[in-house]
Amino acid sequence: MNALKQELEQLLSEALARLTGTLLPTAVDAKNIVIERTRDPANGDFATNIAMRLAKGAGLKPVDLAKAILDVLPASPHVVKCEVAGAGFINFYLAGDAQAQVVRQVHELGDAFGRNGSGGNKKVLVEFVSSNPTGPLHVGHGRHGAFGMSVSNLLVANGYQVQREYYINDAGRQMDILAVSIWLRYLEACGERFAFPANGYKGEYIRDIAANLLQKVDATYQRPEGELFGNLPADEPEGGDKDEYIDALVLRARALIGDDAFREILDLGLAAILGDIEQDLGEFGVHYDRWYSERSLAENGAIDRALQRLAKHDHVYEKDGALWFRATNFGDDKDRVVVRENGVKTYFASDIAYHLEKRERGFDILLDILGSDHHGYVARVRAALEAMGEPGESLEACLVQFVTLFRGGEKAQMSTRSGEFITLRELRGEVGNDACRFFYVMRGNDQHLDFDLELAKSRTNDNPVYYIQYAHARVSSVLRQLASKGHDYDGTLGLASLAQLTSVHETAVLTALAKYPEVITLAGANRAPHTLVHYLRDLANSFHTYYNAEQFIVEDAALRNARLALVLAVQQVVRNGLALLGVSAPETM
RNA sequence: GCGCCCGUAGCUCAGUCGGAUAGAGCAUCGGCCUUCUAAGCCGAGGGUCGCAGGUUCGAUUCCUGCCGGGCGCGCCA
Repeated sequence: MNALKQELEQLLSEALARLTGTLLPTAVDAKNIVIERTRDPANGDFATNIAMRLAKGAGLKPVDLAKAILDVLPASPHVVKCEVAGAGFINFYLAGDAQAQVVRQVHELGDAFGRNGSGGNKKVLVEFVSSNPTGPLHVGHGRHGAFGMSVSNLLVANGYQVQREYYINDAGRQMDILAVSIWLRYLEACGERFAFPANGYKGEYIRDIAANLLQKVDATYQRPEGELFGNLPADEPEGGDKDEYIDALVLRARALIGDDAFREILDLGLAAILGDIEQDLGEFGVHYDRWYSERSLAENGAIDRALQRLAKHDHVYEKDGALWFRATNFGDDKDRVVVRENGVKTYFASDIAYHLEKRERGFDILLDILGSDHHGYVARVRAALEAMGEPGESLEACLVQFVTLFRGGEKAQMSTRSGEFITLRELRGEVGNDACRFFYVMRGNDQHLDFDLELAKSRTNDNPVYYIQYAHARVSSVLRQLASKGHDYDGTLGLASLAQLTSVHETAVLTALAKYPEVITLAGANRAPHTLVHYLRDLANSFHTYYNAEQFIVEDAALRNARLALVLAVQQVVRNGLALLGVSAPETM
């Protein structure tokens, strides 16, 4: 919170207290006492609409009430003028040197400027990406990674205790299909020839894993294709059902090579793909505190415990041989199966157990970053939490909309090289990590994202990443020039001379700097990194404008150092903001 | 059919608790480099905030109903 804003709210509430019992019938609720920044500097620096809010209850015209409030408003050295304007606004004009104090604050706090305790030290578990480990990450996952990481950083900056987690879907049918896909490619590498199943994983990376398997076990797991395909249902190209076919193939594979060998292949594939995902995200600056295995939930009995907890309160029932959770009692559309007729627990059962386990670890907020196509999950997981006696509000979801890649004006979802979906790695290679991280969080998460590859790559003035980074580099450049002109930056003199920063451009920069802590609070509270992106653009704009309008390195030592103190503060704030977004702040460009 | 999200300038999008003349970028047009990086700055044009009601001092913002777009509604994950 801005200190000046706080002071104004204090002054205002004192004035209102003085009127209580005379003009105002009752004491004014503190939450109605709001000071806002003005949009137009012509209306002062801050304003309040309090008179308009209270006029009706007081039986007065807003303008008259505003005047009455002004009459009893305590004086402050930081306020040079207050006036009634418009329909009854009260506008405050700040003293210049009061505004300049933000520069001192930035220099004192450095990297910590903007950090605050608004999160109240609450424990948050941010779960994001959690892509099925059946293949490399594509561009949609990249948005989740960038968004989840930036939100986590913002929460930390706002005084939350944050843990980041990747939930590994390493159990269930998809894993079996992965294993069988690898095995089939391995058989091909052994020289067998057959049609690859329609529902198998067909990516090139499966062949790479199969090649590793071959190198490791030689032909140990080779079986003739006659044994393999005899007596199976038809695959889709032959008019059959691809799901039935692949499930039968999984059973056949297990029968032929044994469960242990099948598991070995599965684990080999899982490790390879997960390793690739971890490396990819790591290079992208996306790091986790924990990689949480779905399989471990079954193995350590967490799923059974969760189901028992539901059963204990009579929130499950049997129907058609399956076990159902009575989700409709907790606001969901329909009841949900947790144990199938065949005795296998559903993915949803794991999900319940996982979220319960998060609560048991003491997290106040379970923040799930989900694809917008998963929005249906929120209600049912929340229902399950409530059924288990946990607060439903503890589960919070950010739904991230899809990414569409464009190259110029054309959609470009497919890689021209591989013919498959463009991977995150390809995208990073083409446009660079900085532009990727920036573009991914440039829009609100509930907005579809059009990602223009040409724009992200362009090194011209229409690329917003460079625009902000350039502001940072320019300050470094000014310091280099300063040295080459035989000057040193004198911080003590600069901070003592801040009162000289009175031009319109300097005032605009000061105002922008003062907003930063408010932006961090807001962006954190709303889980909205794009708010910070827009702010940094504005800050950079005010700086570039100032740069073009005035010379910083002037003869007058006091003025020179005051200006340098100001632009160094800009550099610090740009660096702080970009760090939260995971974007580098270069010294030169 | 039901549920969630979106609809704001030619395009892509901001817009906080309802507030003053609705803002950026791109694109278009016109200016600014012998002075700290022109990856920059300044200016101009461009709007029925999807439509229609309601709530009130005041609605892009809140409520209702439509229209248009995306997604989801499985004993898949």
